Amino acid sequence: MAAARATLADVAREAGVGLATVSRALNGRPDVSAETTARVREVASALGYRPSGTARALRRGSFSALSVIVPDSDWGWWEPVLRAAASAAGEAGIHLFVHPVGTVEGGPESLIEGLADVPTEGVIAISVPDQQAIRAACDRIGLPVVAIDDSTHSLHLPTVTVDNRAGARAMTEHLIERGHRRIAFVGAALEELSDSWGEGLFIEERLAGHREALEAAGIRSDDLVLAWGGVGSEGAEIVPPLDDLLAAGTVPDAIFCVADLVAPPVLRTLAAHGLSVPADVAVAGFDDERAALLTSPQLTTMRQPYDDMGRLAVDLLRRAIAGEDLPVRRHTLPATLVERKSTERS
Amino acid sequence: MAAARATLADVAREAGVGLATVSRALNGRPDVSAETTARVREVASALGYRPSGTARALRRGSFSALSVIVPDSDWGWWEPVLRAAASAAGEAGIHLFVHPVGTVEGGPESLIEGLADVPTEGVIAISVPDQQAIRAACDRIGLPVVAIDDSTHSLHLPTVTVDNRAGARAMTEHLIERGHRRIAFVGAALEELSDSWGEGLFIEERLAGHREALEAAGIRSDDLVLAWGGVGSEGAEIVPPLDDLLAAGTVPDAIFCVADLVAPPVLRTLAAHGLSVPADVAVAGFDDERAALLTSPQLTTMRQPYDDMGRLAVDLLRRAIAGEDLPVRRHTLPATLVERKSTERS
DNA sequence: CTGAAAGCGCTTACAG
DNA sequence: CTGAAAGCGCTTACAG
Repeated sequence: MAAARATLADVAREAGVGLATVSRALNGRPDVSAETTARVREVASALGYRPSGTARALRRGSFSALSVIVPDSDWGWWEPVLRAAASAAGEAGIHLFVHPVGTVEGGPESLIEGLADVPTEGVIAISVPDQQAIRAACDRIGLPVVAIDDSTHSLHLPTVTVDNRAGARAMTEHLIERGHRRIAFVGAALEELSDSWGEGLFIEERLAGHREALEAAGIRSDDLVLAWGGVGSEGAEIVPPLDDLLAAGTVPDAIFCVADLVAPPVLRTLAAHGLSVPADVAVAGFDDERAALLTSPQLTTMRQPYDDMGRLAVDLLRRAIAGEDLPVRRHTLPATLVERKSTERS
Repeated sequence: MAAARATLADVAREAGVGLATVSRALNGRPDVSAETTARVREVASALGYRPSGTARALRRGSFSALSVIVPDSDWGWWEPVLRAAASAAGEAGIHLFVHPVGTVEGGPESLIEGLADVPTEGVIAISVPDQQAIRAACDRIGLPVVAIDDSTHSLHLPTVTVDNRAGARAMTEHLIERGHRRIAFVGAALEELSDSWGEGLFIEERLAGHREALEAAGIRSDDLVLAWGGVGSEGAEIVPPLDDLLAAGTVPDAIFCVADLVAPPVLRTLAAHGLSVPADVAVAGFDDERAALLTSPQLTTMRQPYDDMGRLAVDLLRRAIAGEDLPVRRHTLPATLVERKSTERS
């Protein structure tokens, strides 16, 4: 089996021609005799020659790529972000490496250190908890980096984030406008958070926005903020605190799920109590990720501006690569309300 | 703004030392005086110097990468496959490019041609319809390629596929064992298929497996095969043909959805007729993708062996890169039954 | 039509 | 501790 990969030189020697001729023949240049081209091609294929993309890239100087570090969660909102980043990069002729955090032991830091030998020019870290570690690792190997993240409190990277507080406020205002007063909020148990939810900043922000809206409307319903650590566990059947609430005879007018993926267990819990959505209870979410489309009924939610987020991250990175010094701050993008059946008036 | 990126030579000139010294200093080698190291680093950062990953990769010869072409659909089963491929590649020290088809105009062919300048050694095409075009493009630039796909009839690439027929047969057998006789099959309208479902081979195969099981059990229920072209449209509210069937007073014992993502509209349709799952009707799917976890109730389904598929694709590709000639054939991997609430006996 | 040479940006023996 | 040189695998003016 191919001891060392055949190179241009091997082909040239074997074919009895010069390096340049081989290169030309293989690239289908017109200025090579048909005969020579044929012979070179034959030898090349006999030797199993494959051009080195690395050498080509260096020589032509036309190649550039960015690295995207994606979280380990099997599914989620990072996917449309990745796609948006790929589009934005693609338009600029930039390629994208994808590095799931879990594929390298030692976590994001060793992953990044491993990037020293990779022809990449920058890093987009999606939802990686420890920004400080990322920053340190990237500085060590001299790679610019931006984050797309809304769970980290302490910023060490330029960070692209959806405006969670304003978005949540807008959603609760929307529910209030529709006549709902007793609005429950599900999913605020920061203490029990699974790792993949990081420091949970977005949870605090969304809850804060929710409370702002209630307060502005003169509504008090702190008793309806349900802490639930199960958030994020795709497999969860129901939401125990909501189950308890309903069992105690309290039925809210509406339920605001801190994230779309909380809606399925919420809906199951409601169904178990014979409540139907939206007739008996309105339900809303946040993110507009796939979960919002798969539930029955489909979910009214605040949509994260995935395209803009991916695009902005790529832009920032390109500027950093061009030599600009990016300030460590949050770049906040607005969420938009998407209305679906789950809050429809009956 | 950084006219041309600074190179090692620039730093060396500016710092008044040799190339080698700069390289050593920047890489933190111990055999450079602290003073020199400091000065070099200062100059480097003043110049905004960033090492060229490409040059490094070429020089060290340690870098290798594969390209994964992913379909344009926003969500779906390709995601766990990508992740599995990344893991398998990662373990072998191979990096992964991800190229969403849609990011390049001209489709997969021009995408692949563009890979000539990219330091990649092979291509994994996930769910790309036209294998012949892929093959031609890859041959042109001398890149080995394998496919992960179960919708294409005419093979031109080594292809990794789940065993759709056996899997579907197993599912229907399972439903029969549970006492169901009138089993509907939803989603077989090949004519109306959206592009993203390619030639729909898997639909035929799954239907065939379903029929085999029925036949073996002596059950006739061709009237319950519901053609529905809406398959794949995430937004679909309900399934009209099922709606018609139920409206006509026919209630099947069980419904086998050709793919998990058909289940949400099926469940909505059932709910609209006041039927509950699994009490009145059992529902099952195929794929075990995210949709299976988000429905209420969660879905019994045949799980595609995502990990094995990703791993096998990477293996095959590595063998091709090593010079082996891969036969153009289907590598079929078994699906496994995953039981959840949607088929539970009440 | 063809070849020898320079060079893409690095790293690493090899000599000081 | 430091530098000049070779070389990673290609492509492309530059001369024949």
